[in-house]
Order: sequence, then structure tokens, then C-alpha cells
Amino acid sequence: MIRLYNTLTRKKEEFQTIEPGVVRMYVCGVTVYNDAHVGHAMSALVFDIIRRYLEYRDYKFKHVMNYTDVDDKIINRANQLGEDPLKLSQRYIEEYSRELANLNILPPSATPQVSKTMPLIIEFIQGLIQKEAAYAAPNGDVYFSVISDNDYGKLSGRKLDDMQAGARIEVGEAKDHPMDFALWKAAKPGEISWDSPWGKGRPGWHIECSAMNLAELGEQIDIHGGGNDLIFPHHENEIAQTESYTGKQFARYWIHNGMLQLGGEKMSKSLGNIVSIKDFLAKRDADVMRMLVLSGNYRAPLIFSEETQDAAEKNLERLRAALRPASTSASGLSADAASAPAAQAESTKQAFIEAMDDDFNTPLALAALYELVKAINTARDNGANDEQLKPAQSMLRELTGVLGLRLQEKTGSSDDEAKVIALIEERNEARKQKNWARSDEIRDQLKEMGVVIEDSKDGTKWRWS
RNA sequence: GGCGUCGUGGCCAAGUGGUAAGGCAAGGGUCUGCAAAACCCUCAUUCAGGGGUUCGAAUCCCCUCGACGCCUCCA
Repeated sequence: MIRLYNTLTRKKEEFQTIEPGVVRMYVCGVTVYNDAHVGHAMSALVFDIIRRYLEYRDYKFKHVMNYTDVDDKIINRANQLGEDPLKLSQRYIEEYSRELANLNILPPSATPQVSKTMPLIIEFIQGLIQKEAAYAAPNGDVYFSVISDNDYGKLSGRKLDDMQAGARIEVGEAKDHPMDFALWKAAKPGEISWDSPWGKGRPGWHIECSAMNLAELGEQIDIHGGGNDLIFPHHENEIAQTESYTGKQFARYWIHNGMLQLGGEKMSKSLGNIVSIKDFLAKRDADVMRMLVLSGNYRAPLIFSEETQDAAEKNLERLRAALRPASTSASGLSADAASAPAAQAESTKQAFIEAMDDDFNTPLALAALYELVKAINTARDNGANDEQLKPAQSMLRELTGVLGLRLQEKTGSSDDEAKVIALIEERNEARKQKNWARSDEIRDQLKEMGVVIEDSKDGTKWRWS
């Protein structure tokens, strides 16, 4: 039984899809106006891991991730650069999708954009007005009426009365209730706009997701996800809009990832404490980012520091090392001893599934993997051959694959490779003559080139580090 | 001020009533010319602090302190 934590009910619930065997999942993507950062990567990775795991458990997936390509910030940025806003956002959409691919994130089955969903958004708003859940203001704005929705606030656990006390009431706004929010914003002079029954304008932020959801996945979906900073107001408002429109429960499970922390604070564009995905990948492997996400519960804040990144690299190296071949001089284990790693493979698989079934407990799943790593290494140390290592190694490959880890060995340039081999030959000559000084000097030189060497019975092995 | 999440060893982090997983770091050992890798051993009588419930609490309740998120755009 798969259980997952539902923000809506604040507890873990058994996972049951509307249509057996099929998961409809909508995850809020990004507003595209500049470089995405590792916090966005965290969110995308969390839902990629969830998807990969549920696919491993035989679910088919309809995975939708939207792009917000019409928005104040995009317009401002475009004005600064003297560029067309839709061209600007298109550029960042392409860039973001490349970055997701670089992070080994499976492409969603659909990636709708606001600018391409206008007719449906307008239709949606009209429907809400007809149901008296929304109203057009004289200035050309259209607002959602929160008092029309008797369970408004159920996702974030807020009451209208509580919120009103602290709400910022903009002077001159044409709202009936201070918490009412815009479905349609009248265009300011010179702004990009679309025609509508209320005049030229553009959609508010929340309505786009309701509309795209409906278009791509239908009235009811299984999982709606995003960062926990979206719970209020974004997801709260999405629920209000969609449920007022359809009269049905919108999403069964609301899943929210915790925020990535840099220096004790949430990483965000407005705070300016940003590490872009691009900058991260220039320094570290995509697996490192994924390992970082796997190292903690997806709902908890993720500490992003040099120390946690270094630890993630070490952990990856441990997994990679376990997949390396047996010693060429391996004598082979007795049939009895050879069954140990294979048996561990089975018990690790059980433990892995049990951990992941429980709200995607990746730290516990990793612990199960390390047990398998140990069994493989022990067998190898004891002389297991490749054939005997294979069952355990394939299982390790399978389960790390479910988590989306690539575990590729690092590579260097082939030009350097010839040099490395020459140096190792020279070093082995020196070692034969017991010229340890020269031998160690060459080892240091290789280390500076990023090459690690290991002397073994099979000869000297080397790899890029 | 309101709503919510949370505080576990040097660091990261499982564990939500039955007596503290795992990884990193550190120390010792086996192996090695020395290393590296691997393996073995050591490393929290204790879970922010204080009360309470219970035969029994890191786990439940209350209070205090602290952190983070949201309440405005945000993954």
C-alpha cells in the first residue's frame, strides 16, 4: 500500500487513483523571465522522483507542468531589455526544458503555456461569472468572490476573518471583499493584452493553472504539486476557482515540497540568494543535486551548503564504486558464499519498496541501498567474480535508476588519457625499481590532473575524480 | 499579530508509544612500499528546555525558548 502525505488533510493517506493504474499529476512550473535556480530544480526533482517511483509500481502517468509566460515580471523584464515579452519567455522556456533534461528529469507529457490557453481561460472566467462566483469591476478587472465559496481557505487552513485582519487593502481597488483576487486584469497602456468580453487585458496568475489543468487532465486529478510557498494563495485560489466551476472535488492529493535553504534562508529570486541550475551544473554532476534531494524528506527544508554537497558527492562515489567490476584475478566464491549478495539484493528491494511506499521516504530507501553496497563490496573483497556480483549489482542499478540516478563514471579528455597511461607506465617502472620517491611524485602529478589511482593485484587501476 | 512546519551525535538525516537506522566527518585496525579503495571496530544512557499522561515517550498532552515557510510575486 502506497501512502502519501496530503496537504489538504495534513496526514498520510492511502494512494488511490481516480482511474485505476493511471496517475493524473499537475505540477506548477516556473514563471519564465530569468535563469532558474536550484530551488526550482529541487521541486522538479521531487516530482520526478515521485513519478519514477509510481511508474516503477506500474502506474501510467499523465504529467503536466505549466509555464507561466504572461506575467508582470516578464513584462517588466521585457521592457528593460526592449524585447517582446512572449519572445523573452519562449527563450527561457527552451532554456528551462534543457536544464530539466540535464538534470535527468523525465519530460512531462504536456507543458501548456498561458499565452496559448487564452480562449479557455476566458471561457472559464465567463463560467465563474455565470455561477456568481466572480464579478466584473467597472475598471475592466474581473475578480473572484471569496465569500461565494463557502470552504475557501481549506487547503491553507485559513479563515477569511483571520486573513482580513492582516490583509493589505489597496486603496482604490474595485474589490467587494479585500481577499477577492483577480481573474482578469485590465491592460495598462502599451502592455501586451488579449481581447475579452471585459475589454483588453490578461489573466490573473491563478486562473491559468485551473484552465490548463482542465484542458489537459479534466475536471478531477489525482496529484497536484508544487513548492509549499504556493499553498497560499496560489493553490488555495486554484481550488476555489476549479471547484466553483465544476462543482466537483479538484485534486485528491496535494503534495508540496519544502524550500531549499541557502544560508538559513529560502532561496528565492526576490531575496537574491540564488545559485542558478546552470552555475551548479558547471561545478557538480546532476546526480549531486538529485542525491541532495534524496538525502532528506521532500517536505522538509533542504540545506544547500558546500558541506551537504560534498557529502552527496561522497555518497554517489560509494554507489558508483559498488557497480565496478570484480577483480580480474578473482578466484570465485563458493556457491554458499555467492548466495549472500543475491539474497541481500532481494531484501534490499523489499526494504526499498517499503520505504518508498511510505510517502517516498528516500533517506530510508538510500539506507537500504547502502546495505546492498556493503554486501557487494564484501563479496568482491572475498573474491567474487563478475558473474557472482551480477545479481546484486543489477539490483543496485535498477533501484538507483528508479530514483533517477545515472551513476556515470567521470570522464576526462581523451588527449589527457594517453598522457595518464604513459605516466602510469613510468610510475610502474619506478615501482619495480623501488624508486618510491619518483613513484609518489607521479601519483601526485596525476592527482593534480584529476586522476585517482589504485594499486591492486590486478595492476594499477585509475579513474577520473 | 494569524496560519503552518519543525528542533535527534561535529555535519546531513531515519525513527511518531516499547527502549536511538543510515551516510559524511573523526579515531583505531586489516590490506599496501606508502597510499587509495574496500572491509572490521569505536563514535548520542540520549532526542531544544521544563512539566504532565503511561508499566513504558524522541514519539501523546501543556508551557517556554528557538528556527523556517506562508499571510505580497515566489518551486
